[in-house]
Amino acid sequence: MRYHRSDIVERAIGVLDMYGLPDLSMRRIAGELGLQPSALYHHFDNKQTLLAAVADELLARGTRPDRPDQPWDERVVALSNELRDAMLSYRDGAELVATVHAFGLGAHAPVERLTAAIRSAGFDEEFAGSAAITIVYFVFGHVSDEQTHVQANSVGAIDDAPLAARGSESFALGLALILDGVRLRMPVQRPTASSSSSTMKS
Amino acid sequence: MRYHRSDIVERAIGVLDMYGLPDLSMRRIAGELGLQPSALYHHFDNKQTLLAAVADELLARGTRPDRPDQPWDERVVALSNELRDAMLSYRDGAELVATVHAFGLGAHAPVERLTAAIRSAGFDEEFAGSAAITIVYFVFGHVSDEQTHVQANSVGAIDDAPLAARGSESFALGLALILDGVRLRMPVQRPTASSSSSTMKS
DNA sequence: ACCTGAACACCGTTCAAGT
DNA sequence: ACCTGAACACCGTTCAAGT
Repeated sequence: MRYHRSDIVERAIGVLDMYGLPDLSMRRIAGELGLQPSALYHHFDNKQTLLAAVADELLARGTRPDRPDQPWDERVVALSNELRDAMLSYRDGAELVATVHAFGLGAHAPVERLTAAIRSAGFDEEFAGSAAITIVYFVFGHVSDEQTHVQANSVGAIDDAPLAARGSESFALGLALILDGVRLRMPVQRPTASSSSSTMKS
Repeated sequence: MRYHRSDIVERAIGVLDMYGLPDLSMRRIAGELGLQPSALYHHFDNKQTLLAAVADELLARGTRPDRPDQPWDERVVALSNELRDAMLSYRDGAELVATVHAFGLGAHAPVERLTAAIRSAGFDEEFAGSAAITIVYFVFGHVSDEQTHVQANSVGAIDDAPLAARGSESFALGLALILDGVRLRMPVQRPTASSSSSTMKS
């Protein structure tokens, strides 16, 4: 049987969801496909590249098209919730995506889309990038904790881990804090033909 | 030669700083001490426990006593900068601390101290905890990226990694965004004998 | 182009046994 | 209490060779 990159990525996602990130090894993936481990190196340079492809596929599956018609802040909230849901959909999804993002080989879409949404409020590229990455760090950290403490508690490990990290209320609050900071720095809105100042919220 | 936990932790920090987190193995640490790997298990239950001790020592080294006299927001900024500096002081320090914090066996001090600082502004425990953890996730993510992209660029890897993540300006900005969100939610300040309303900033 | 088989240089952890 | 020696069950990666 001959496989393509996409087959391997798909199988890898299966292994991830079944056995978790620590068991997502090249040998395991190869085994599940009935291949020798070395066969994977015909499709991917190394494990990091494979993981990057897995993370990107995972994000693609949980991601709907952009909505540039929405107000910028609603877009940011929607993108953040979508990112959270995408990562929560697969075991250890957050840790995988965060790791891949950290070594810079993939998982770039979230920062890019958030940056675009923030830019649409009139911010410059640099500010929008910094704000976007602030949000993404928060989301990665929060969702990782949500996910690992589900496991930790069910395995019967420590119970009083990071106190405040559970629940989507805490997620919404953290996101709101950052968003308020962004709002405070909104550039002055020059009215255009299609916008009237009477529709502006405080 | 007989060793204590503290000797092993110290050597582990040496290995971390010299060779990085991926090379911080039980066998490597044991080797540097002239021990068999199995000897380490007399001092620590497993690798995670050892790493937790290493992270806590690393944080302790870069941490000065609290300053409860300062205004709460200055305390938060000081604690955040101190945390960043502590992690930047050792190779892969941020990734180590973030990992340890993620599996819940150590690195609790930052969240606790930030929570206390925010509580001192009059917030309840729950809000303070959520805000503190939002800050900590941001700091971990930002500093990890700062640290790995120094390496990544020097090894000659990808150059256009997370765009906005470099420099301490971006760090200060992200932190300021979150802090503004917190400020907006300040509970009404009941004047006390030692505070006059005329000293309040907008 | 895609894969096998064997090897290299590693891991964390356990456990009986030594002092 | 602290450590050795040997073993178990794994890793990622390389490379010559096969079809």
